[in-house]
Order: sequence, then structure tokens, then C-alpha cells
Amino acid sequence: MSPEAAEILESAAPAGGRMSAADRREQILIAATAVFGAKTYVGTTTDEVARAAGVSQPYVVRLFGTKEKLYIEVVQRAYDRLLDAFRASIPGPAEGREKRLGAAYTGLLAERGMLPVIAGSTAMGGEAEIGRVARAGFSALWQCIRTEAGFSAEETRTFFAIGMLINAVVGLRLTGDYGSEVNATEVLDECFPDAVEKFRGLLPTVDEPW
Amino acid sequence: MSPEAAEILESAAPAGGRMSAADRREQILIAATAVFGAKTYVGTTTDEVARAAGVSQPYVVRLFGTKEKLYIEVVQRAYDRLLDAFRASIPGPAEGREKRLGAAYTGLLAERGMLPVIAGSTAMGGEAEIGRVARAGFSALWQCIRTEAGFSAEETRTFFAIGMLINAVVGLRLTGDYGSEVNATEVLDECFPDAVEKFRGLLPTVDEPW
DNA sequence: GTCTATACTGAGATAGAC
DNA sequence: GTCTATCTCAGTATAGAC
Repeated sequence: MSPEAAEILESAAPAGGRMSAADRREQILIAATAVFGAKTYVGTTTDEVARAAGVSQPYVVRLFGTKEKLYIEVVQRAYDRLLDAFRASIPGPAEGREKRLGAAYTGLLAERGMLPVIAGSTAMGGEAEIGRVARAGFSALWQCIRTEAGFSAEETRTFFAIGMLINAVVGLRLTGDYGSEVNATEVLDECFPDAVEKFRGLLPTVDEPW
Repeated sequence: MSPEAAEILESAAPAGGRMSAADRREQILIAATAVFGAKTYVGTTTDEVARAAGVSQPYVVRLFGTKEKLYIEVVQRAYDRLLDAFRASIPGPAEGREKRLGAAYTGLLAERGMLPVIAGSTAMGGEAEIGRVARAGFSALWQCIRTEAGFSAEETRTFFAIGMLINAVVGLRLTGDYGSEVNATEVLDECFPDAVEKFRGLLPTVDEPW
């Protein structure tokens, strides 16, 4: 079981025992975020999610209906989470606001799979249901920055553009150590000079034993 | 068979007949780019690629070895293509250079699946082989803009950031018409006011009958 | 609330003919 | 150079017990 899932389990019920459906759902959503984040929607199996959460595969299906519905909940939850994080960073002096909001974004790196899930959802507009959720989520974030944080159209565009670039850096794993690969981290150094350390160890791994 | 594939076929051999392996490979790569672009790596079947190219599924495997190898060639080809497009846009007055390079990027929207493939590869750094190709491709683009086009580090970062934002807009299909969805195109309007028209009809469709 | 067993399907890959 | 037939496995989902 993943550490996060274990934590939830521990705090909510005696190990191995039964939990309230609500707690179990949350636990599975955490695990699913990590796995979907590491392996993309299509690349993830409900069985891996189940193993990561420490439950049986059929039970995941039982609880969420289908893999697609599970994913939709994961995406929705990720956007909600990010929106909360943004809102929490708005109050305070206007000068540091953009920096605080940026930090709120990269801060989510600590919640396994959160950023990769959002980044991934960004490529799924062609999917009917999922696309709707992703567009709505993205749109809500945009409105938040534009309206609640009071950024101009241009500032908002730049803010999101940098966010998408961070997604790419994270998705490409430009933060890792690829000894023989030319120019790999060089891009990151130029891109976000002070971020190299921050990212280390926080990226989801595809070959994790889920 | 897809229109593009049919074109190649026509120009190279009598319909339905045999082609040189080289031409057939190219034809399949074009089809594969469109399908991978619309459905992502894991979401694409070799059978769909085969049908889009007008050949049998086992033959696709025969020619490229595995689905992964096929995808790697597709990604490599996409990065090569974009690099060429960038290089072709560098000569000329320095003032219009950034605009020309940007246009070179969006211009690739006309080549089915090209941009979606690049955008998608950007999330696959966790995959050993594919990740290496994607990092190398991205890195090469970066070096091209930085060194050959002579952008400063900051200009380069901004240029790529906007490119990634375009990827998101395209991936989310913020260009489409989603009547009931709130704020969907509103984001695009603010983002790239003059681009709405440009994008129309150029986005890959997931439910195309491949 | 949760599991085991299993049915069903789809997809990658192989064999071998033409 | 290209196809048809087919093997094989993995993955979603269902049935039903505890």
C-alpha cells in the first residue's frame, strides 16, 4: 500500500479492518491520483489503483462505477484542490501575490500525482465527459486568477503559460539526472534556476511497484 | 483510409498495389501521427493506425517491430519536423522573428496530429525509451531558439511557455463550440484573441472513424 | 463493506500463405 | 511486400459469498 493510503487508513480505522465508505473513497482517490499521475489515464489499470490503496480491484469498480468515473473524480478533486490553494494565496500584499500563487502551484508537487493529473487532463479535451470536467476546471482556475486575484488579461496569460511550462518540465522529467543525455537539465537550469532542488524526489515514477 | 494516407499512396503507386517499403513507412507514420495525436499513446491501437493507413494490423507491427517503436518514430519525426520549421523561420529581420517562429509552431496544426503528439510526448518523461527521445527533441528545440534564433534565456522561456499554453488550449479543445459550458471559449478569447478562427477545424478528433 | 472467482473483451504479436 | 488466421495475455466488469 502507498504511504499516503496507509496514513489515511491508520488514522481512520484499525489496520486491515473496515472503514466508512467516505474514508475509503478518499483513500482510493489519493492512491488513484498518484497512479493516474504517474501512468496517465489509459496507462493506468484499476488493479494498480486498488493495490496502491490496499483494496481489491473489484471493490474499486464497485465504489466508483467505472474507471472513467473514477478518473473524473480524481481530476475534479485535483482542480478543486488547486483552486483552494490559489484562493488561500490571494490575501496579503499585492506585490508578492504572483509569487505566492506560483508557490501554491509548485507546492502541490508534494501531493503525489496532483500536478501530473492536471497536466494530463489538459490533453483530454477530446474525450466527452472528461473533457467537460477538465475545461470547467481550467476555466475556473483562470477566472480565479483573473477575477479574484485581479490579474490583467496579459498577466493571467503569462501566469498560466509559465504554469504549463512547469508541467512540461515535470512531465519530461527534466529535473532528473540523465548523465549521458545532453542538455537535459541545462534547459531546467535556464528555465527555473532555483527550482532544481525543489523538484527533486517529488516526481511520480512510472516503475513504482504498485 | 485517411485523406493524407490516400494522397501519399496515390502519388507513389497504383491504388491498392504494392509500394516501396520507404513510402509505406512514411504513409504509416503520417497516419500514426494523426491517430496518436488524437488518442494518446496508450489510447491508440495498432489496428486503428493500420486502418487509417489502409494496411493490415500485423503489417504495421511487421514494419515497426512494436507499438512503442512506432510511437518513438512518430515522436522523433514530429520533433524533427518542428525543428525544420523553426529553422526555416529564423532568417530575415530580427523584429518579426518571434512572430515568425510562433507562426511556424501554430502552422504545424495543419499537419494532423503533429502538435498533439509533441504535447503528449511532453508528459512521457517517465517512460524510459520514449522519455529519452522526448527530452532530446525538446532540448534540441530549446537550443535552436536559444542559440540559432539568438533569444535570451528569458525570451526563450517566455516563447516556450506560450507554446505550452497553446498546447493546453488545443488539448482542452478550448477552440470548439461548447454551447452550454460556461467560460469555455472565453479563456481562449482572452488568451489568443486572433487565434480562434485559425484553430477551427484543425483539431484532431477522438471519435473519427479510424 | 469487502473479498474471491470468473466471464468477457480487446489488443499486441506471431505463423505462415501468397 | 502484404494478408488472413490465430495465439495469448491483460484488463474491466459482474456474480455472489461472507
